[in-house]
Amino acid sequence: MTQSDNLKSMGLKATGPRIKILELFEKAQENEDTRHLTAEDVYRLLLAENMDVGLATVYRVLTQFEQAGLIKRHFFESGKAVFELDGGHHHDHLVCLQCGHVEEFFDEEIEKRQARIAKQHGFVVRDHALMLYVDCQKTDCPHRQRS
Amino acid sequence: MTQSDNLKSMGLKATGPRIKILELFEKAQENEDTRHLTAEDVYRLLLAENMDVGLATVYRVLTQFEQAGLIKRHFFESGKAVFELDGGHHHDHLVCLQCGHVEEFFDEEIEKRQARIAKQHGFVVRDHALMLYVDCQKTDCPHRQRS
DNA sequence: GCGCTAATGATATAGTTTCTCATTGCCAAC
DNA sequence: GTTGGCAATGAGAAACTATATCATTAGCGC
Ligand SMILES: [Mn+2]
Ligand SMILES: [Mn+2]
Ligand SMILES: [Zn+2]
Ligand SMILES: [Zn+2]
Repeated sequence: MTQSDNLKSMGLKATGPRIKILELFEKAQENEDTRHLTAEDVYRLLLAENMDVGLATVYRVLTQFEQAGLIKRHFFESGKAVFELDGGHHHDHLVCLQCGHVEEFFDEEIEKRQARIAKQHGFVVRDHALMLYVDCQKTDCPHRQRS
Repeated sequence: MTQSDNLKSMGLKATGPRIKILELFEKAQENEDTRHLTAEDVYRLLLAENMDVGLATVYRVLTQFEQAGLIKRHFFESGKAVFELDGGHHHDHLVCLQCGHVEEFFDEEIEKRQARIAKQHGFVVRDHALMLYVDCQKTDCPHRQRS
């Protein structure tokens, strides 16, 4: 199953930009620190590999991938959307307000309670966003605590 | 305790725009359907009352009020920030993806679990955002379910 | 009231994302 | 393998939210 077939099975033409962007997310997924990419990140990574891709195409492809269920889009407080490969395992995020560092977590009980709350209000949850904003201690974070 | 004194006690000059915007939020708070306002909403409400206020001032005042703890800023998926009076009672939000209708909720257990999760990751929660996105059944919502 | 300084309105600018449109290129049919 | 149709693309303009600049105005302590 090549990347090209992957795209076609989702009803998307296997074009150069799409294949490259999908590969890029597959690679990014391997490292926890690079799983979450902005459109600008993707654009720069493409340019770095001498791909002549327009920024508009990056945005278009990201939206298509999102609609196809290939990636997820998150709105942290940074002002720009971040994307990550949708591995099928839902999770929420811890985000450092200073350096943008992201960690992931999942809590079954919180998920259950969310569904119950929506039900109590007469709704069904279509989507939800839970972000915990923290100050991290990464060595390159300007707000790292002294040890 | 007048609105003017209220502002001065927070170290803010009691200027026309600030008094008017604070009054506006106090009034909006009374109705659950108008508690959450965008900067544009505030701007239009001011113009409707023949106040000659600049949009830049609206943004400046909203940021100052947020820093003073008078109002809270939320980032729903609409693309624009929404503000509400900070009544001191923390709560999270149910948001209709179609019409923007907002309802509020609070769950002590979820709050506790958030703190525990952050602690497990070595952080302290500075802030958090929990939004449940739903399709509401308001009569004026284009996605209302038929009955 | 005076004067100092912060605050304001108008406008320009920034930053992210979407739209427009002429051109390119994927791919199904031959 | 060629071709033709139509979707996809790149470049740039535009939309949209929010912030920065700057000359003018207006609180407020005296
Ligand atoms: Mn993630
Ligand atoms: Mn609220
Ligand atoms: Zn950090
Ligand atoms: Zn609705």
